[in-house]
Amino acid sequence: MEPVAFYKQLADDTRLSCLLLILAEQELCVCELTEALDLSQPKVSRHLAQLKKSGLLDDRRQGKWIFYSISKDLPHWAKLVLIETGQQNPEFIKDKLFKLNRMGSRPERVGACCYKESYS
Amino acid sequence: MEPVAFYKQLADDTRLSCLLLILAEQELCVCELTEALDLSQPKVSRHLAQLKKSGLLDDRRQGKWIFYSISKDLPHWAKLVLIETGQQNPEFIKDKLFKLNRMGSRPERVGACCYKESYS
DNA sequence: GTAACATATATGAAATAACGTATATATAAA
DNA sequence: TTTATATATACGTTATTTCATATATGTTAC
Repeated sequence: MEPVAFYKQLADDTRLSCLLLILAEQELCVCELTEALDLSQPKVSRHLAQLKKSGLLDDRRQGKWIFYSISKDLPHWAKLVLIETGQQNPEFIKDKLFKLNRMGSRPERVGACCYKESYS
Repeated sequence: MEPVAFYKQLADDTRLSCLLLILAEQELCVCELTEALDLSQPKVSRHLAQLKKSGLLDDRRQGKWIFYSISKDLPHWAKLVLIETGQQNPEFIKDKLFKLNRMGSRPERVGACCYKESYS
């Protein structure tokens, strides 16, 4: 992970918000981020695709939903930067977290094993 | 210091190089950075001006030279990010540091008090 | 004073990034 | 198999960033 490429990804309001929300919540789907950030679905999807392509995010499908999480391959220093940024700037995602938690009908998280079981 | 504004400043090769070199050397003047990065003087000056305006760098004049250093007002979390980036990516500035140290006739650093004295 | 050096800024062109909108794909429910 | 929901992508436009070049400012040496 080249430092400049990494910071280019953090240098956008939508992308940094997605990253810090996902960091706080372990994983989030597109519709949750769309609601929390109050942005259009294509806009959120486009930025998530970019973050995934750049190696900052992983994704997994669960039924209709795709959940994004911080990439397990992200270098330690980069993860530290994200954590430090989130901890020292709580106000940056405060209202977005509030909107997220206020949201009704969030998709249930199901572990990979259990999910397969209940739909086979 | 807004996180996104901060990361915008790190999201450019010239600027991140300047920041990490200055971090490693305490302070550097434009001609030293121009030599270390092998870039045109106006290009380096422009980026340094941007970093100063954004609050990441301080400057002080000493005779013909202007020395830039990491801003004393930079939030702690932001300074930590810079330090972590530099420590974990030594190869990013390795060759630039080499060019800098190979450089002949670097301007002498003089403390503010002594400088005034010797030219009054 | 003038010349030489270090740095800053202005300008317009070129490259890059972000956007809204429309549409495509994939899954699940009926 | 049709419908609804969630997500992804394509396209053309607009906004932002970066750049090279030329020029201006400020300092020192002569």
